[in-house]
Amino acid sequence: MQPGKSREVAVLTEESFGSRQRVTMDDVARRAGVSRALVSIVMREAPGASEEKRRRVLEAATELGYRPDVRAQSLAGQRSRVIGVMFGVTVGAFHFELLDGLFAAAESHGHNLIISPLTKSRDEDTAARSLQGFRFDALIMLSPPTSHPLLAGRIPLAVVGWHVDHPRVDVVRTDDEKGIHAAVDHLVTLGHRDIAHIDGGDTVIATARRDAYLAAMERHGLTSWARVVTGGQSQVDGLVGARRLCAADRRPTGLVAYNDDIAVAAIGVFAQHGIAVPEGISVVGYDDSSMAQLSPVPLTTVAQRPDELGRLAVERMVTRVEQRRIVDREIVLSAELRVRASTAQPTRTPA
Amino acid sequence: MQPGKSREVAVLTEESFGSRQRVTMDDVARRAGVSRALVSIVMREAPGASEEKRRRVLEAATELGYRPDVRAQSLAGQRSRVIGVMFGVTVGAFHFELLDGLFAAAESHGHNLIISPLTKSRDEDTAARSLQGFRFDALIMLSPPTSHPLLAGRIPLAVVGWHVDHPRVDVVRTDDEKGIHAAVDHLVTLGHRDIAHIDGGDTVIATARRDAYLAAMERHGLTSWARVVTGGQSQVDGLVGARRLCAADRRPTGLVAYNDDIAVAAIGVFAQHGIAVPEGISVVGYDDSSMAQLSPVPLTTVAQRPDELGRLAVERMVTRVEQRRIVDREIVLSAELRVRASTAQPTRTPA
DNA sequence: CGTTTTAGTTCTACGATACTT
DNA sequence: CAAGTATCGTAGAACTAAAAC
Repeated sequence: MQPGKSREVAVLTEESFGSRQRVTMDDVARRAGVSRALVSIVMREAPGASEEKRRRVLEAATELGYRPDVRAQSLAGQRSRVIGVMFGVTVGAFHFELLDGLFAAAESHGHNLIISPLTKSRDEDTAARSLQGFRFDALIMLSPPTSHPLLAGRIPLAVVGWHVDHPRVDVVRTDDEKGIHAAVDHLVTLGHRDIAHIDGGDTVIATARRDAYLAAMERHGLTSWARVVTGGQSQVDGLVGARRLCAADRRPTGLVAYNDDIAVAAIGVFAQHGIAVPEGISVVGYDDSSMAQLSPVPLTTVAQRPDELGRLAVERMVTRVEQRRIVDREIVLSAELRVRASTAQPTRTPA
Repeated sequence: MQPGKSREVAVLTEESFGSRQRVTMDDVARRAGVSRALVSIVMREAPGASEEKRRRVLEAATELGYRPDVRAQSLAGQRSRVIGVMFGVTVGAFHFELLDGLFAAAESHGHNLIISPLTKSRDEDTAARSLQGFRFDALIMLSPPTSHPLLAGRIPLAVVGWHVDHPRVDVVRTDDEKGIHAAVDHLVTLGHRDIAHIDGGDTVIATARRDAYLAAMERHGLTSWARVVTGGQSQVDGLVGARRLCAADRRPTGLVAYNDDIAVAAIGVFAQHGIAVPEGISVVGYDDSSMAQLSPVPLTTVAQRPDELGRLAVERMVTRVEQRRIVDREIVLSAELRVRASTAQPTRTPA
């Protein structure tokens, strides 16, 4: 090699955006007065470097503004250190917090996340193919919930937020059943019997929550009161659903919504029909997203922990890639009911 | 080289997810009976290959399920072919469609997008540092709108959706001024005078739209009727803003909202106050997102073209990276008013 | 016949990891 | 620990061989 020459070229062609660009391990090694290999060891936090040299290397790296080249790392290592992330249109505050958790965890494990969005014009297959260019060694799917992910069994794969029945798919999710049960229990304890549910449509998650609602009602012997109205993911769906509830001859005294967006929209519709919340009707949301706290009537809701979900998903995948044992394929986080102002005792007695 | 050995190792360690994994240029070259370099030439669509060999190479590539390794491409090339994308919490249907456009364009230009989200715990600096590992050669920022992007002038940079006053920042945006003017003009033409605006808060985009609203009102000699209510990005902000409007002694007959989310939320609030749309009040949204068409009252709104915005942003950056000339630093797409059912002639005469 | 064009190959560089000595 | 070297999978420059004019 001719380091001198390579330096020259770099200086001439690079515009750079730190102090200098194109700082390589060589530069750091030379500056710290050690070998390249030792720099590698230090940067990877691998064992085999004395405290003093470690310090000197890190110092040199900082001074030069050195950041390891992830492309080279990825190419040279046995693992690519790349985790693909597919995520779809179901974008809300909740999914965004999930992304945040994923990135934080990935970075702390020295892995890189490559996002591959799923849109109308970009299906699972296209998204997978594009990720393949990075030779990713694991995949995390956020949405939309599919019961049979395309790459299931072909590569370490984790889905976040719903249940998948595949022996080689890892699952990290919130206990939606307990979450919905807690919501129903809360309303029943307050004295409600006529409790309706605006669902989330036909997705796997929506189905799970709907089933949980029906089961909870049955457990309380309220099957005859159970009522499901078709909703969806977003506020507009909530508007439609709530409107249908208002039009019914029997108006419920309690509502469990698929998510916070639906709940907030429903509150608006109720108000427009002269029904106050929680006096006229109690409403429970789901997710404890930013929506819940910003809602005009602070929302009683079921909290998920997006940061935890993200962290666990990444850690699972890292574990899989490193071929270490995983005890349980499915991690289920508990859901926690957060009681705020949108629920109260019923004032009317249902017919 | 010992290709035989390298094959063996690959077969043993790879789980693979197509038919085979770890297919390299070597494999394709061997199969097509040509040199590796020729495969490179064909894959890059570079000149210097006969039609026949080109066909044979592509055939071999298809049969083997070969995809070039973007890490190696990135590392070996003079350019990294990586474009960083920062995007923040302002996530709505609109921004998602933007992402779609960006990916489509990037892929068709043989570039790779690396997403670096901006969240509470992840600022511009952190996001930039993480991208730096990829040696990205251009950056596209979607949000949140900043007037002084951190990396301005240090690397080819494009912002999408708002104006930035920096000689080395490319801008691709919709003509918000004309868009808002069209909205106001539309209402004025219908006979409205008392037209209010629920704004988007303090972001650069929100300020631009607010100013445009005020200017439009002035142009029609309606300055005394102008009224701005503080809103924000999401539906909850719309709820608050609309409520404030209803509480005012003088109720407007027309409303121009910062975006579709605000508009839809406002319609809900109006209904709850017994005000029908468009009979009691006309409402215009912004973005023509999926929200606009799903709204219970189909929304009159100003359409942006997210796919175009995305495509142009990518193409600018590719052009910059290739050091080719760019004529105008700022591209402004026209905004188009889509008239639907949420606007009509005023039925009341304002006091 | 000499010179450019086109097609194809050979070889090194890219920036790290990982192994050997 | 240090030093050296092979390797990862590609780009791309330098080079060769043959055809084209």
